[in-house]
Amino acid sequence: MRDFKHSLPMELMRAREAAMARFRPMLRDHGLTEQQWRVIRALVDAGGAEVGELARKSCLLAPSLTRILQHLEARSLIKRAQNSTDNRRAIISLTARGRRLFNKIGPRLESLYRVIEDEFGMERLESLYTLLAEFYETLQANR
Amino acid sequence: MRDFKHSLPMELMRAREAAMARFRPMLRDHGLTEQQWRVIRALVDAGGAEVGELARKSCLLAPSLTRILQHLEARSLIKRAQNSTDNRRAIISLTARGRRLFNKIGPRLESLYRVIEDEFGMERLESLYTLLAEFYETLQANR
DNA sequence: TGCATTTGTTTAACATGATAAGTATTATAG
DNA sequence: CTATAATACTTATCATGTTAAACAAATGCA
Repeated sequence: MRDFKHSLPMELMRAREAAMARFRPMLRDHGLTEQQWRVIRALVDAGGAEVGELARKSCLLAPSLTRILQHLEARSLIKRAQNSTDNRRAIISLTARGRRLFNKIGPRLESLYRVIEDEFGMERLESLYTLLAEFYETLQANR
Repeated sequence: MRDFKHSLPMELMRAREAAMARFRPMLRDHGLTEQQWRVIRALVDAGGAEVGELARKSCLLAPSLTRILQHLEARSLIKRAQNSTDNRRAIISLTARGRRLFNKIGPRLESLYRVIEDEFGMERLESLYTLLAEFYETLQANR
């Protein structure tokens, strides 16, 4: 049988964890989990989105996102608006406070990211991105 | 700012999730989570290990592993033995039942894995492994 | 129009992730 | 020896992951 260490999901997880270990402390200093940050970042990117759309953009399952939105709303970082044509859909967007938090944290995380780029090298990083995207597409295509 | 979609931790997670989606249903059919499977697999690989060693091999945090071992022990898939020279250390190993379960599931997961190899191609898969290992080493080295 | 079906989101239940704190045992300095 | 620190694990707490089920609003169709 294939060596236990040679397990792709494990290797993907280890690589991800090594990267997140660089980012998590700063997020934690601001009282955010990495998932909460993904939601905030997706909202900046989209500028207001429905819950389902937000779930796809931030790679979160709907039940997780529901809880996260409750937390973020309790902290006044996001707000909800109703879609007048479809009362099932809520439109989520950042509050001014949410945007301020993003503007404070975003640049710091970017600089941590650039450190990784320097350490690993842009070329190899781009190769990794490409392979990961291809891998994802391949597995999605054949479902 | 860098495009939101171009986030390495996200891409690593998406790739991993695409792969796990192939494996999880079968594990679930046997009442195992992916983490429980990782523990079983690490135990087959090591043939008995201390909790800390097991945590490293299966990429689990100690508190998670503690709970997982409680579950696996309740199902009689693992057993504990005492290290006579150090009573803090418990030696974990599979029961006969645990080994039978592994022998039943392991080959099926292997064949699912070979499907992925065929779809994505061995060469690209090896490139991906190499890049992931290098990425991990780079980030660990500069902590 | 009336009703089964589909869609968007939330709840529920159980398992794990992440951090901090606790417990017992062993190692170590004085 | 003995108080202290270090080690190996476990508990505790809160947040998320995963699946199934509930729920309300919208849609499709007889």
